[in-house]
This record gives sequence, C-alpha cells and structure tokens, in this order.
Amino acid sequence: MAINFKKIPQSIEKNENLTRMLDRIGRMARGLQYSHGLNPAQWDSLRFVARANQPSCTPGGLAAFLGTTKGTASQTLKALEKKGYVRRIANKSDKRVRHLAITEAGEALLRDDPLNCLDIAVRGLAPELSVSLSSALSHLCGEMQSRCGSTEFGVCTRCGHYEGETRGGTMRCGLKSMELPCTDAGKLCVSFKPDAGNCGSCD
Amino acid sequence: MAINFKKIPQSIEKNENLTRMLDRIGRMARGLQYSHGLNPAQWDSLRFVARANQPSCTPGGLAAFLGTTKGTASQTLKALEKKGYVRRIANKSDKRVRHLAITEAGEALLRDDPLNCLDIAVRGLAPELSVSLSSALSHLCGEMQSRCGSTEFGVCTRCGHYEGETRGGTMRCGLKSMELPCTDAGKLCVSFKPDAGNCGSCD
DNA sequence: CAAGATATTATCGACTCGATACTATCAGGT
DNA sequence: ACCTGATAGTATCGAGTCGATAATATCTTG
Repeated sequence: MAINFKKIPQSIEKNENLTRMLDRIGRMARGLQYSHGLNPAQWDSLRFVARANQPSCTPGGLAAFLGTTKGTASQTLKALEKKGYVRRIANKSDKRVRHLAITEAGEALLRDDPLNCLDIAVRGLAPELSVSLSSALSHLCGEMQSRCGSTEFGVCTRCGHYEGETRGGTMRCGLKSMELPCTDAGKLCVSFKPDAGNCGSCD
Repeated sequence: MAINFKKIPQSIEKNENLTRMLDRIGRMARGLQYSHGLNPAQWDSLRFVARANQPSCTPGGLAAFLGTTKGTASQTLKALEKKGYVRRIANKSDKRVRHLAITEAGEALLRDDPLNCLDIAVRGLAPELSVSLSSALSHLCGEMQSRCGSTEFGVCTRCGHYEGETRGGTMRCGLKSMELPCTDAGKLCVSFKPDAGNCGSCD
C-alpha cells in the first residue's frame, strides 16, 4: 500500500493516462448505477433532492445541477415520483414553483446507493493521498467548470450570500432575502456565490 | 497555482466530498461528449477503436471494455460506420470475427475529442500533484475493478503474455501464439494479464 | 461428424436525452 | 389596469442507449 515514488516519473510523460483513468472510473461508476430499478440519471437526481437546500430543490435546480435541460429533469422526476421516491410540493408564494422532497422510501434506497462502493474505495486511500487527490480534483473541477460554463455549486456556510444564523434555528440568505432552516446550511445551493477566496468544491 | 497544504486537513473528515467531485467530473466529462453529432457512447467507442490492438479491436472487445452487452456495442458501431468514422473488416482466419478500423474521418474527428479539455486541465496540475493523482486513481481503478468484476485492460508491453519483439517489426503474444505489429505494443488489449507486480493502469 | 462454445447481428420494449413548443405565473414599466 | 418579457414547469418528438433474448454463422473439441 506504500507508494513508491521512484517508479512513477516515467509515466508522467504521458499524463494522457490520467485522463484515461478518470474516464474509466467515471464509466464504471456509471455502470454501477443501473441497480435497484433506477438508472444513473435517476440516482443522480435522488441524491440531489436529498442534498439540496430548500430554494434549490426544484426541477429547474436539478436541471442546472445535472447540466441538462428542464425537460429532461422533469421527465426523470416524474419517473422517480411514480416509483415513490420523491414528492412534488407546490410553493405557496410562487405558484410556478414546485419543490421536491425525498420520501422515506427514497431515503432508505439512498442507504443502498451503489456509489457507496466508491466511497469505500476512497476511504482505503492513504491519508496523504486523500489530501492530494482532493487538491487535484478541486483544481480539475474548477478548471472544467470554467471551461464548460457550468454552474458552480456549494454549501450555504461557504457562500457569499450567507449572513449567519438568526434566532430560532434559522439562518439568513442575502440573495433571496429569506430565512432558511439551519438544517440547510450544509446543503447544496444553485445560487451559490463563492465567498472571498473560497470556491464551492475547493478546500 | 501553488497548493496550500495547510488549508486542507479540515475537509478530510468528510471524504464524501471526494466521491462527489469524482462524480461531478464524470458527469461534466459526459456532458461534454454530446458534440460533433456523436454521443458519449460513440465517442468512447471511437477512442477504443483508435487505441485497441488488433486482436481486441472487435465488437466483443468493445463490449468488454465499455462494460456493456455485445448487442449494444454492435448498435453503436453500426451508427459509427454509418457516419463514416469506422470500418468493419472481415477476419480471414476466423470468419466469425470482424475487426474494426478507424477511418481517416474518424482520426480527424478524434483530434477534436471533447475530452481533450480534460487533458489540458490535467496538464495544468503541479507535477507532484500529478504523481499523487496518478497513484490515487490507480488505486481507485483497481479497487473498483475488483469490486465490480469488470475486466482489466492494459498495454502489451506490461502484459504477462508479452514475449518480446521478434525480427521484422513484430512482437509475440504468448496467449494468442501470434505475431503482432509493434505499433500495437502501446495499445489496449482485452486479454491483458497483469505481469508480476504490475497492473494495467498502475504505474 | 456431433455437441458445445464463441462472435456477431437483429429485434423488442423501456427509457434517456436534447430540442422545441406550450402553458401558467410573476415582475416591471407605462 | 394593461402590456411585455422573463421565469418555471410540462408535454411531445425523434434519435439513440441499454439490457434481454433469440437467431445465425463459425470455430473447436471430442
């Protein structure tokens, strides 16, 4: 399990291998997600619903997160609702909006998330490797995002719009000018704006 | 571009972030591949045809590489052939087999591979990070492969069946008991068998 | 030469995906 | 109050993936 740094330099010449491995891991991860009667897009959506904060948890937010169209997101959600893993709830103040909520069956299913095996593999890495991997992936993530123009996502506590907790278990978002439950603080937001010197996926 | 190692440790607690980033990079990479009239599966197939050695470059080999069924691979190849990027050539010794070859149009297209932008991002990494990333990904790749039972792929020169070069610009494969052109030495093989202490994607 | 393994293709149904069009609702300006 | 444009969501269409199954042709082994 120890890393032999002397063996590696030769391969650096062609770091095309790195791209290849990223690609391969991505494909394997994708293949794993044809399970429990869901497909990769549906798993992605279910995870998003479980991890997005309240204002972001809408069909449009999902589309932005997945980098797909609203139409496709809507279809995927319809399938998830039919299977009983997600509910759609009307927003009172804006009748155009329907919020998404995960059901108990959905939460139970997420405990069997096929990507957990990737999590386990990550946990098996040497600590220094984890650190480096994290840095490298952050960098790649940022690079890709700016290059592809995809939206950046991040959690409220690192967001420029975050205005701290208020009393009564809520916190304030400056953009929406609204109170959000503190349970959303660690969740993803579509309106994420990097705070000074911070970025959503960077550490 | 310099990496601040002091900032990182706090995030290690939840290396769920790592999985998330891998997932996100994979999805972005996937989204990039809806271009030039192809879809991700077709790009994957085109790359495989360009990078697989002669005995592996068949519909069955592609199916094994992509982790899909032969039927799906056949369909994808049919689409690529219709678009003029791939040719299918009968094998003389075994009439069941049809080898795949990339056309000039296919090679031209590959020079515009949308994943090249990932390659560029990888090149922007600090050298030490590249090294660590390579190690970490190798480990993850291996872990995933053994856990998912997917076939391992590797190049001839690192393969247990490799029996060295012969005269006349060919090399010998012990498994197939046949001569292969040396131009295949750096290409992928479905029959890859890790040599002692080696693995296909490890360095 | 028979039996089984192997390689490929064809076909079917369910579904994704992007594109487009459409409806409903909201917000701003006059 | 009205018009205009932006926004949110849904429906529909065609191309194509995907897994499953079956069919065909060919090789290999006994």
